[in-house]
Amino acid sequence: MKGKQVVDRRIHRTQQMLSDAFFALIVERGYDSITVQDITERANIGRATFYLHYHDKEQLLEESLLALFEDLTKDVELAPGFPATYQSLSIHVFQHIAEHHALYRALFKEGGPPFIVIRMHRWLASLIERRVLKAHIEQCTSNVDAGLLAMHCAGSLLALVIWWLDHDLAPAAEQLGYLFWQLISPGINDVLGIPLPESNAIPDTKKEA
Amino acid sequence: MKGKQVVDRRIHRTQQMLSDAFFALIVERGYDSITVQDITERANIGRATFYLHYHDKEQLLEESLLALFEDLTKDVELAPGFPATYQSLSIHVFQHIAEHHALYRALFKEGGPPFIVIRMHRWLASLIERRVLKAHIEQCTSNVDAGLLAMHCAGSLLALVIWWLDHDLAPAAEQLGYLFWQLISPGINDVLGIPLPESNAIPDTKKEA
Amino acid sequence: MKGKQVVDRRIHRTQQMLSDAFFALIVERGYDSITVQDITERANIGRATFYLHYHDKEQLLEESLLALFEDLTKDVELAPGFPATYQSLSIHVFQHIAEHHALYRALFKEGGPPFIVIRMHRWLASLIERRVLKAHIEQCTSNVDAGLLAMHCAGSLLALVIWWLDHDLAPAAEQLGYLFWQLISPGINDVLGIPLPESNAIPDTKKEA
Amino acid sequence: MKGKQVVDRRIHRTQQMLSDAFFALIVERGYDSITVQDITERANIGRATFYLHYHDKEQLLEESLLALFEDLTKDVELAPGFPATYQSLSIHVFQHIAEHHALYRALFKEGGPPFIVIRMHRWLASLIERRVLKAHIEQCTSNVDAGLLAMHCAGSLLALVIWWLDHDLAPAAEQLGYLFWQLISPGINDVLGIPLPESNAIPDTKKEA
DNA sequence: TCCTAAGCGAGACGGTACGTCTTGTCTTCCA
DNA sequence: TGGAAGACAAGACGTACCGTCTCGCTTAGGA
Repeated sequence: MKGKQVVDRRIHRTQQMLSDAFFALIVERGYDSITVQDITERANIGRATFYLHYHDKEQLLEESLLALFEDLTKDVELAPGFPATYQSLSIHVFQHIAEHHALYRALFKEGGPPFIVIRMHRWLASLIERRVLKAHIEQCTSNVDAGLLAMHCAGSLLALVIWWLDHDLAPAAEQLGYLFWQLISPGINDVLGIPLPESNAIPDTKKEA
Repeated sequence: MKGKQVVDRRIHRTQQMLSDAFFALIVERGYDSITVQDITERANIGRATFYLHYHDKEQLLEESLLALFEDLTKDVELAPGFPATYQSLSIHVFQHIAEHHALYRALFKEGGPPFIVIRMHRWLASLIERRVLKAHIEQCTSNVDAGLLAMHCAGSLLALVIWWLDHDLAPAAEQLGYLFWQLISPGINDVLGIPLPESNAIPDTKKEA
Repeated sequence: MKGKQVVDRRIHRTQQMLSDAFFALIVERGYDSITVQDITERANIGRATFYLHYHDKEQLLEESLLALFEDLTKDVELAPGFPATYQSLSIHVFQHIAEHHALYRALFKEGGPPFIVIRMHRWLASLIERRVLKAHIEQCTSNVDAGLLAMHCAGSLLALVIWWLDHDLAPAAEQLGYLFWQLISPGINDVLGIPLPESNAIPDTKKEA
Repeated sequence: MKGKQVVDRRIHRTQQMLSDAFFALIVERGYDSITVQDITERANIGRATFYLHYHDKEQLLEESLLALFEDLTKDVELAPGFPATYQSLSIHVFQHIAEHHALYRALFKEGGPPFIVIRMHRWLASLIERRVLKAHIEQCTSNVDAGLLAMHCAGSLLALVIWWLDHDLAPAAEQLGYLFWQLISPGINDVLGIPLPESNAIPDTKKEA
């Protein structure tokens, strides 16, 4: 019983070292020039051992990113208030991005992994749909596809993220969150036929967040 | 003088065959499993000849895509009316996507080229900024970054494109264009402080387009 | 400790298979039309593995020939009697050539490796100098360069070898050895000022060898 | 008629430039690293033109060497005295080598053309057989193969040449020629059963040459 | 205390694609 | 018509990674 745990700890430690080494290398040199050899050398791990845990570097990235995304998901889901507002959700996203800005910058830049943008896009869309849109849509009788609206929001949000990373995270997360709300919510409400429900909200960042 | 032209024609033919073969293969098998060998075999071209023209398959893709994008750019710039409306511009985009839907589906799917989404995003943003936003912004005294707004629009537009490709191009391009205008323009106008200039437009596709 | 040995055995086996395959191909098709691919296919070895062991086919040949030459060196050095006579040494050489006549014929023919003749020439010269000439020269006060005499002997010996291979190894090795001694020793003795020391030897192969 | 001559002259000029460029490059960089491209660039000739005249660089070498050898053949055949002595013939050879020592050094060194040594060997053997040996053999009733003796002489002569090139052409050609006679003729005469015919010749270089 | 199972390092190996190099052929034009 | 220019097919080269494999070593429980 305990032996199992020790082994698990050992395995976990190995995987952690691989993951850390990989992220460090991505920040330093970009994703696609990195080889499995590079990762294992950096992590002080035998190359064969890498293949005991992952099929290829893409899988390692995928699993490492999953953990990262789940951090954010938890943030969002544990935050008070449901449904969340565009503002509050996006601020969580911006803060998460800011925390890992070096990594995300490297991932979004040329030579990043092929699937990262679309993957993140879909994942944000699903988060927005679950935490914000579903509640709004239930309130009205629109027949617009919820997934489509979610993609629209996620597309916009991701666009802001990319722009933000390009501009040294210049406006504060809260301001950008407010802007996101300004840009997104009127259109959505229009489409859903909601008579300015959120528009009444005074553009006061604190209150919203 | 004439000899030069003949040679150029020959070169152009070779490049065209490579480009065509590449696109065909991308549609059939997805981008990343394709080797230079595959391309040249399909194009009936010697592998070494490939390297006379391109450094690697990424460069071939890049140049081929550029030509594709420029088709669209021309469509948009030759269309009557300046500044363009969100609706008319997006309809051109949707029509362009529809024309090459098999290709774009393959490019956006997992295993597509690493840079495609971001590249297209930036390129759409630049198109929107030049053809639509610039005129609006000059009319008002807002200090919001034009590039940011362009990224927002492009992000949304790309999101709709991806959703559309996933849903068999279900609503007509005109309808999606109208939806795009509905989703985007209120927020932008809000931010720019424009008092519903476009909102007055009756949601009649024909009139807009 | 033992692991190392196992690995070494594995490596040695791989190299042996490459060497064998190479010699077989040389005999069949001549040296210069053989590609690394051909060798590894014949040896059932991955092409990349070839490059783990050798830089190119020339190096493989070099190392394989070295082993061959060392067989002969051992024959000569373990034979009784020092200094050796021209006759006994050359008979060893002829016997060695006869054993591998197919290989040597292929190597000396057009399309053989560029360096083979000169390499073998120098190597024979060194063998002759060490095993035969040195002793003679020490006995007299000549100031003729030993290396020059060695080259002369080796040149003649190699000439006989080439002639012999061209004539289906017709006279027996012993007879050719006797002829070599007849042709070489009077001149050398003349030059060294040795008063017919060997000339007295009755041309009886047994006694000489 | 005259037009033909002009064209021929032009062709000859092209071939001469190729040949000269090739020899120059061989001296500079060794035979085997030279490409057809290199030769034509040095000769200011189009690469395609090379192939109008020669199939490959080996053929160019062969034809160029043939011309060189024929110079020597003429020297030997026009010299007074027949049959030639070992000494006089070898001195011609040494002088010819000395004239072109840079070229021969490059040809005999590693990376030289594969066939050069054997080719030269056979060619020298044939020269010796025709100019020296044939006459001797006719005088006696020996049944030793003339070709074998010729190979022996040529092998020795070539050996001296190689040694000489390695030693900066140190002893004069005349001395080396005398040494060659000393080394070769006693053995040959022994084998042919000739009772010291040439041995009477006073080792006086001038008289011999 | 030894045993044994599992994680791991080391590295040989087969395989695939790469981008480069050189060859020999061809076509078009120029002098 | 000989030569220059240069696109092209063909194919070997040596390199880089990949993913698999076998072999011992270590180590920490369980016998």
